[in-house]
Amino acid sequence: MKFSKIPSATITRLSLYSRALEDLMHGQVNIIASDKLAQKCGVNPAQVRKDLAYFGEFGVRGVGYFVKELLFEIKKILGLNRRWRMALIGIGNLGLALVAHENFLKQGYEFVAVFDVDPKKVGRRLPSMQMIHGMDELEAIVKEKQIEIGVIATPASQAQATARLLVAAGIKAILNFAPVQIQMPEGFIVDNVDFTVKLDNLAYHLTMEAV
Amino acid sequence: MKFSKIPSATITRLSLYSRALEDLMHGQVNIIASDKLAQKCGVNPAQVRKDLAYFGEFGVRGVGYFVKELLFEIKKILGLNRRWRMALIGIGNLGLALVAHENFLKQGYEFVAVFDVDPKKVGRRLPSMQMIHGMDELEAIVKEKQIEIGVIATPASQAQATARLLVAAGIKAILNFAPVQIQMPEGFIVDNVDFTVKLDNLAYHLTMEAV
DNA sequence: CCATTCTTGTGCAAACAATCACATAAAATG
DNA sequence: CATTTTATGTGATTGTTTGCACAAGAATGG
Ligand SMILES: NC(=O)c1ccc[n+]([C@@H]2O[C@H](COP(=O)([O-])OP(=O)(O)OC[C@H]3O[C@@H](n4cnc5c(N)ncnc54)[C@H](O)[C@@H]3O)[C@@H](O)[C@H]2O)c1
Ligand SMILES: NC(=O)c1ccc[n+]([C@@H]2O[C@H](COP(=O)([O-])OP(=O)(O)OC[C@H]3O[C@@H](n4cnc5c(N)ncnc54)[C@H](O)[C@@H]3O)[C@@H](O)[C@H]2O)c1
Repeated sequence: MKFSKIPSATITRLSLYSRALEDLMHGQVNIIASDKLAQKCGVNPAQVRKDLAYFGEFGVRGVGYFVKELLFEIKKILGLNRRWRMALIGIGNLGLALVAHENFLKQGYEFVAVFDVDPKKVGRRLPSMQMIHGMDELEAIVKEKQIEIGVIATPASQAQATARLLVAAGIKAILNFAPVQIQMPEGFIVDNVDFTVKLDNLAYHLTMEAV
Repeated sequence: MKFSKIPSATITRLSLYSRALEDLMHGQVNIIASDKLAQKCGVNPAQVRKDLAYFGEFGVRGVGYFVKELLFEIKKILGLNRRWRMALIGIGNLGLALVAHENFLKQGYEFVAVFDVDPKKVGRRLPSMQMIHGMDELEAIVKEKQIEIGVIATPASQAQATARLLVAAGIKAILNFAPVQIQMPEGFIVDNVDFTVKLDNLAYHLTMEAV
């Protein structure tokens, strides 16, 4: 491991590599060259090699990378060799889709608790039999279940307040689906999944092309 | 307008600015300085000014930017001064959340047709009364309704094949929710909304911190 | 109407990221 | 066992993005 700073884009790509390798392993492929892996992920082959080189020498010259071994290493780097416990805040349309999505669990991400403010929802159970908790239980449950990641799926207007509650409850990282930029204190991580920004990007490119 | 190349990160930020300005307009704010706008969006003030400068001089020195006017300009740049017609492919958990989401329409994005392969779904109507079409109708409906954007919410294994059908049907841009990298012919645009990559990013940072 | 204050627009340097090109090492070949 | 082939790892290079620092323009106030 080299102790230079790792480009953030590298981390994003490692995630893509891991996914591609998972796919290759399913397809009984044992060895892959940087060319092929790069093509599968839509990046430059040298990029693949350089990204990996930040963390060690995983390949064999003249041969390529052993799929299983490389996947193991990347998962270790990303911290995917363990289970991550998450809380979902706001069980509306999107929240329901998220907790129903079984791929997260396969990847090691588990929604261990679900919260909402709507009195019509609190106290009921999801189809999965999971209980919907009120926000007053947040801190206790986060502590009890050692939850580290909070997922915000509340309306945008409530997202910042929700983030504060999550921080107060002892959560370290937030994945935010609400279309607002959330301000966090030093040392906490937020990442946004932003549908509209992506659509705007498409709209811009379509508009440009037409000119 | 300067005919230098526009950084793609600039386009992403324009989307954030537009959202922040919308919010400010709601709050009856008429004028905003780059400092404040930057803070709201979590970027550097000089960045805001430079991003805008690619497209023109929208501010008044010593004063700031007129919120309404700047919002209008940014929307024009991004192509948000019109309606965009979209097709949704794959009406599962996520697809249902997407079509139910009324914010898209407010922003000018409309799902004008919904498709699936499941014979139990095709021919039925959504709660919104929208018909679920079979994939055999794709091309005809894309043409008839002049759909330009395709949204893929099928399982990952079906995403590439679906993308090909969309291209064949005459669609120009795709927003892909499936966790795979989609290969597209020259001149077509794909963008991915990638939940897992974001989670992996959080996992990595949490893992690093702990070291 | 000059001085002061404020905030934009931008040239330039620094930081960051992607790509090329080749030395290096392992395997295959004859 | 020398030679060729293959594909990694990485220094050098090129390209892109960000951020500083300040000149320039607009309003304000005495
Ligand atoms: N549904 C989509 O496809 C979609 C797409 C893009 C963005 N989003 C964003 O995701 C978020 C959720 O979307 P949705 O469609 O599920 O909305 P929704 O209205 O269906 O669900 C929101 C849920 O949050 C709960 N809630 C409200 N305030 C809360 C609070 N302070 N604390 C806890 N829970 C609270 C509500 O009771 C409700 O159950 C929104 O910010 C939306 O803009 C959704
Ligand atoms: N649900 C989530 O929160 C979530 C989160 C992250 C990623 N995703 C991704 O989004 C996609 C959809 O997820 P989901 O949870 O809605 O899955 P889902 O299984 O609930 O729905 C998929 C739908 O696609 C339809 N479909 C299958 N093959 C098709 C084809 N060839 N053409 C058209 N339709 C087809 C199915 O009939 C089904 O209705 C998946 O790729 C998933 O990995 C979902």
